[in-house]
Amino acid sequence: MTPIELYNTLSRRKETFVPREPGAVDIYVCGVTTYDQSHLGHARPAVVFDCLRRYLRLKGYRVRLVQNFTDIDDKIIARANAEGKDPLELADFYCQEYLQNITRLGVERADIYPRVSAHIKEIIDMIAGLIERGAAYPAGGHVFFSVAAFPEYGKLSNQKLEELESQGSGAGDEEQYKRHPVDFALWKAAKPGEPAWDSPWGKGRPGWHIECSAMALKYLGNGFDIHGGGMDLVFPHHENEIAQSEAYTGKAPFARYFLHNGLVTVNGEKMSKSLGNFVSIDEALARYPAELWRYFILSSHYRSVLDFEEERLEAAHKAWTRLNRAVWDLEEAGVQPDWPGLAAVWAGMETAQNNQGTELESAVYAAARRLDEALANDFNTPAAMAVLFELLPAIKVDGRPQRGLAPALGFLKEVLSDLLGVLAPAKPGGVNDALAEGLLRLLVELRAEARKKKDWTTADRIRDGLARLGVKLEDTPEGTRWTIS
RNA sequence: GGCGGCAUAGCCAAGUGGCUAAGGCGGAGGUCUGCAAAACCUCUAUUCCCCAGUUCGAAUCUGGGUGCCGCCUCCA
Repeated sequence: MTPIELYNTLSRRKETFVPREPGAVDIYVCGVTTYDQSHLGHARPAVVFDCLRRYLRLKGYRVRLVQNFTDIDDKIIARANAEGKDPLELADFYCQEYLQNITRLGVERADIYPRVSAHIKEIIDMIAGLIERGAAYPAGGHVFFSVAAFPEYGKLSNQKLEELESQGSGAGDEEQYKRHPVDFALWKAAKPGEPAWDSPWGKGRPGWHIECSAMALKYLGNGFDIHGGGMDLVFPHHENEIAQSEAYTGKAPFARYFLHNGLVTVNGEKMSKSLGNFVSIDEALARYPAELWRYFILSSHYRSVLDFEEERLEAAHKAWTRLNRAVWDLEEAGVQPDWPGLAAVWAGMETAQNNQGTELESAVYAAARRLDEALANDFNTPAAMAVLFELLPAIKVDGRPQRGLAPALGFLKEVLSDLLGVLAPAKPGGVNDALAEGLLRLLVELRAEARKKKDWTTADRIRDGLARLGVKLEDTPEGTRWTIS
């Protein structure tokens, strides 16, 4: 079994992955602030960490995944006020929307989806603890984290306090209460018309960063394994989480590995709600199946920028169809999958099979191992995809039974479906209406007769006519098959 | 200004010092075919943004430069 290496933002290099506890991986991924529709920029980390989680499980780890919802925030309040709605109801609406969308994207549910609004007590306790330890101070109804109390501040984003200081965020009515310009709010004093909770410092609500620290510590404890999120969260969000958490527990590290996915861009510009250039998951799924979007996302390395571009999507669609077709062809030929499973192969329990099999069989086992090598190398999904494409030429269904086809089908199905989640649910071509199917069959039969009589005009007329209706006919030696787009 | 990342074929994209620089899309040719489609086969970067350096050996390491992107205000 190939040991896993992951790029850790903390050290800015790849490290061999050693979990806190052997055989178990605890992951906290920063979720969304729920004030608007979720878009492809949110789909990326959801899909990437979903897939990473599946991979880790196949490697034999028990994986626990926690992903938060930030359902209290300035933007939510602003949006709710603008629409005359209750902030928490608005947030709940978009929580549901997000969950539905990522479920449609084939993302398995996290073990826990904690919400800020349900963890006010934990947050208040943590803030109180930070004040006790001298790492935070109340002022003007707010509570601020004191960066002066945390000498390691800046270690994640590699920033010097003096540099940050010279920048100064400037605006905001809280600034006047800060002792240091880089200090940030743990608790914000309530303004009229805002959701507020009682606290030792008066009515108010949590600041932006504290919730993740409080909830991660509650559910995963200090020193958990992987903390994930988008590249744009490195600073200040994750930097501040580290500061709060480590100042609170007195122990480092808060999380052992920080993994950050690259951003999604549109024409080279970051996709974001504020720029208004986003493609919502809803729109995306209306155009292409979820499995294709997963393929598109996983065909770039998770840390690189992923540019959303029409041409690339079409290229991905063709490549993706080829992978799926390999499975359909095998199934159509009546091949029954026979495969011990990736977990067994990777664990080295199937070595005996490697040598006694046919050429194709050993190619499949070799591909399985190369797939592991690719993914173990900082979760290199594009390299993993290449392994699959390299195997395709070896898989030929030519009518004659071939011994390696059964493991090939089993391998492909497990990788495409269980690991990557990119296997199209069903071969296109299904007609959901008995009448339509009957008519289609009749036309194909009529065309076959015309072709027999070399009446190409009629044959082409049927084919062209169906093409206009979105039904593609393909003549193969085994007969005509149709696919509906 | 500070911090971080990226630059590899027409496009996308792997490449963690050393066999002929993965793979996908596109393109060219071919097999098959009434034609088409699909599938399959073959070909498609003497060279990795530029300049120095380290090394027997560099796309890969170091320094400098150029260009693009992100963060430093809310962001996945």
